[in-house]
Amino acid sequence: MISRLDEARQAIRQRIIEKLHDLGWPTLDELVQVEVPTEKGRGDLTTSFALKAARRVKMPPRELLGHMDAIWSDLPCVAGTEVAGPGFLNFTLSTAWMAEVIPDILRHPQTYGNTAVGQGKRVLLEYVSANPTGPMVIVSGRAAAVGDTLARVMSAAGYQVWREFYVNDAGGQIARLGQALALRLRELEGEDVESTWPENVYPGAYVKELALMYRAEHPEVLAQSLAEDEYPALGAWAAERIRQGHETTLKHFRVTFDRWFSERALRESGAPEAVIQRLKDRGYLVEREGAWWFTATRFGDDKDRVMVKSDGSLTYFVPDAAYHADKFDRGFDYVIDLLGPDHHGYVNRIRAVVEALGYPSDRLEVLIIQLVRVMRDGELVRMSKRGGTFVALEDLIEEAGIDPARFFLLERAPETPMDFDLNLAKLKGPDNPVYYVQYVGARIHSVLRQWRQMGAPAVPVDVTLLQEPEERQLIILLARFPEVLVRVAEERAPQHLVKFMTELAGAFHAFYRQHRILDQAPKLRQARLALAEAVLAVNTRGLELMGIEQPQEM
RNA sequence: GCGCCCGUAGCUCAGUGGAUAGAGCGCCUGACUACGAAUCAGGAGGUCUGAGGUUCAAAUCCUCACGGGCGCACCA
Repeated sequence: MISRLDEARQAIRQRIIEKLHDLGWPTLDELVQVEVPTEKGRGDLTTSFALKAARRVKMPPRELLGHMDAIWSDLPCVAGTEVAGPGFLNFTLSTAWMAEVIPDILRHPQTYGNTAVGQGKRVLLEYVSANPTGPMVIVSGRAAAVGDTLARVMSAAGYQVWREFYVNDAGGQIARLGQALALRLRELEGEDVESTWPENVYPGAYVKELALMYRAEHPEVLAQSLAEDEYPALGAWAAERIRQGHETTLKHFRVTFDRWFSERALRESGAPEAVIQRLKDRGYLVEREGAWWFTATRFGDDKDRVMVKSDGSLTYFVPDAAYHADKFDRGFDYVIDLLGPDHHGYVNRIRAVVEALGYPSDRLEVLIIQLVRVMRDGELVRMSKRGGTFVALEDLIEEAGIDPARFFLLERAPETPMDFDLNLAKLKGPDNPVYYVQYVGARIHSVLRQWRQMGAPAVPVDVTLLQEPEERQLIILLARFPEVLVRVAEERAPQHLVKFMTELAGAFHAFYRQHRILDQAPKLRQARLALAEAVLAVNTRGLELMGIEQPQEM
């Protein structure tokens, strides 16, 4: 049982199944699904089991439904039924019965919506994992918002969530970062480096800032004497500074991690070599053209992958494999990777190596976070890391604000490319959907303030007085909240929460425009106050799960 | 060329094999002597890219075509 709505659903389903058994059809149970209809005006719950079962029972759907007529009379949650269309059965739930959700919420406002569907399963969520070679771009922000909200919602759904950021602080790119730093240090000593800037070395302006920091820290180092073999160490120094910047930016964005997993530490532990040995032992590593290849094609990948290059060094893929081995060795039930759009060729490879190492690859889930294009004044804002001109996550947060940025980045299905409309996000006005949702809380807080000033005595709450259509709509939505969270958690789909919050806000604004709360007879006033407080609780909780603030005044 | 993702209203996008395909923005018409108008009520706007197929039922599943994005190194 995950909610009051679910209780009604289960009761109805059980009743239908019992009746089918009575009629002599004991094998149709799985066809009986009671669902929330996709559109309004089709009842509060609906089932199409008669359509699904028609063929097997050799009876037209509506005739089958005729047998279901009298079986609802003693179910307190059902107020009415209706047969519609070719054979749908729609249920109207008892408003008074559903309204009990209000005291349920008010008893535990901070935890309403929590469920145990995750059964305490341990989940490792890896997200962002931006390279520490430059500022984070927007797609990292999307991964941050999605990963963080998934972590929050999955925790609410009863999973034990561990959040991790994998830091690629080793390898060739770090050496190149070190080279860039060395060049900028030489520039500080008066050398012209621009005209001879090498290919593949980050020219970004942020390296100049790093050079200034480095010189302040190490005034004794003479840049001209820096040799090539010192680039990795320089790069590591720079990478750690950049990583700290990422951490600061993400924290500001309300995104935190339980662990920053260092690739360098992983390499130093010898884990990559251990993976090589394990694959050799299992016979999945073959020597060809002087290199060692992982036979990924045996596990469904397009081609085999080099792991040990002919010069004896390891490809980047080996530490990644070792990292995943480490994840599985830590005993997680689910290993979820949120990867950037440039990684989809990589998914089969990592899945292959996980399987080759003998881990249950069905516990590995890879979610590709798709590209974000930023639009300003209807024009595409170009991002180019190479040229050093791009929209950094920091700039986006600065320009749009944390709340709108998170809201917009969560609004779309993560695996589809999206456009981020900067103009809309920046709007401080009525057209901005973030404020639409936040305004709900501000209005209710305002009513509650005035209620306290009235000093009117509280009377016992009787939620059965809430019979207006707008009140009913709110009650049904409040009852749906726990299931929304379950769906977000299980489908790894935060956009459903955003949609729900927008719907709840719409229902509240409609109610608020139509009906008054405070100038009512004491009993109705008390009931509406309870309703408003319940809406506030769910609104606040939902926003919190999205990492968005609920201002008391706007 | 191969692989992955996508194609739904003017724009940006939801959509769980079900009923008359939804929302926001934009456009049009109305509503404060009012607990907050950052709001509400209503309207116009669709061959769900196309063609086949599976199904009682397809935007949804399958095949093909077309269009778009991204990826396809002994780089990371």
